[in-house]
Amino acid sequence: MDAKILCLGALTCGDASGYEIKKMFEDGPFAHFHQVSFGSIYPSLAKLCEQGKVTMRKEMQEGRPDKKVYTLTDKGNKSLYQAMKKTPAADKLRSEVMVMFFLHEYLDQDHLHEVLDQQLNFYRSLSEKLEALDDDTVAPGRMFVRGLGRVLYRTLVNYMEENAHLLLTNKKRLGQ
Amino acid sequence: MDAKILCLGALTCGDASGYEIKKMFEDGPFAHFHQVSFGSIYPSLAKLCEQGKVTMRKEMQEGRPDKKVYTLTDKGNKSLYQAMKKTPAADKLRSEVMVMFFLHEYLDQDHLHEVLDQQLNFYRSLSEKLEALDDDTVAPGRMFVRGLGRVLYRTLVNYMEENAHLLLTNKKRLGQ
DNA sequence: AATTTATATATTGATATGATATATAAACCA
DNA sequence: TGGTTTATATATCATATCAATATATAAATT
Repeated sequence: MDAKILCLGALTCGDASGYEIKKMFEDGPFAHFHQVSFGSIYPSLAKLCEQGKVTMRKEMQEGRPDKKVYTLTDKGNKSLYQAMKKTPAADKLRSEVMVMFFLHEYLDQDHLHEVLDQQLNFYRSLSEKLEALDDDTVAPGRMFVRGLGRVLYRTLVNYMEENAHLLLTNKKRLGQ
Repeated sequence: MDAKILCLGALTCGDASGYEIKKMFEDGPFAHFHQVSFGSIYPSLAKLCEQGKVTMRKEMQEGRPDKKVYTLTDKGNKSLYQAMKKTPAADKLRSEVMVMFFLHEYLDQDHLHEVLDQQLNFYRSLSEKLEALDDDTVAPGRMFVRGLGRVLYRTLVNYMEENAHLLLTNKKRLGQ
């Protein structure tokens, strides 16, 4: 699943610029389970335009560069249907934090403490953010993914609170 | 955290060849939270050798190519300590399956069913595999990561069993 | 007054991946 | 018996991706 398909997928949520697509993968509906960088998005949108899978219109703005707003076409829609017929690739996680926990003997206690603390706070804030979202008028697919995020981050927070002691030799309590 | 650090980290588990390091990230102790490809491993090991952070010895084998077994040196060890002082990058997940669930209106029911089924079976088998591991004589860092994997996959299985209906319009039961 | 954050597009260098090539043995299946 | 797949093992390459940077401006914060 290359960046072009991800862009088409993002555009099913409505017209958007490259910048806005990036945000969808950072804060928005696609956050936490996939990401794309500008270096992939902008060339993808140009290619999709060429292929007639999206159309582009310029929106003038004062001060800022013109916004290029992209819209999914019928052809793009069909292309997305085709892409969804494939077998998805296996999930790929790259967690440096977990590598660090695994190798925790190589970290000094202060730094380990810091890393644990930051990670726990990160999970907590995401958990709260997801918990706070309004679930009315959310399509079932989005609800499914959102619900999964919720239980996952809740589980992560609980596990870390209960098991951080496994990594710590001095039993200082984790901050909150 | 580049591939060189990952190789050094893997070698803390004992001497290994490039092939064996790959396996550690597929089936072994690093599985599920990070991965590296051969295209990263082999050049990394060559570079680490050059830098004196690992040493290499050839083990002759009948039929197969000679095995190049790498060993962590003091310098490599120190380099790993240094690398662990950094702030870890944020976790990066790339889940095509979740993108598909999010866009489930773009999948036909049969295929969606298939994808759900496969994913659930995948989580179940990983869950069972992790559950079956022997926890005696496992270092605490590894135990922490392993335990996390266990609760995560268990949560994933439960959530999917209970919420798959959100994605399905016809209420066929998921196979087992 | 100075810095940071946000909006917006685009490119580039470094890195990483996925696929493939090469070589052989063992295991499996028909 | 023959054919395929799986496992062992190293290595490379085209493509894909990322992180960082450049450019430009306004609003918000300190």
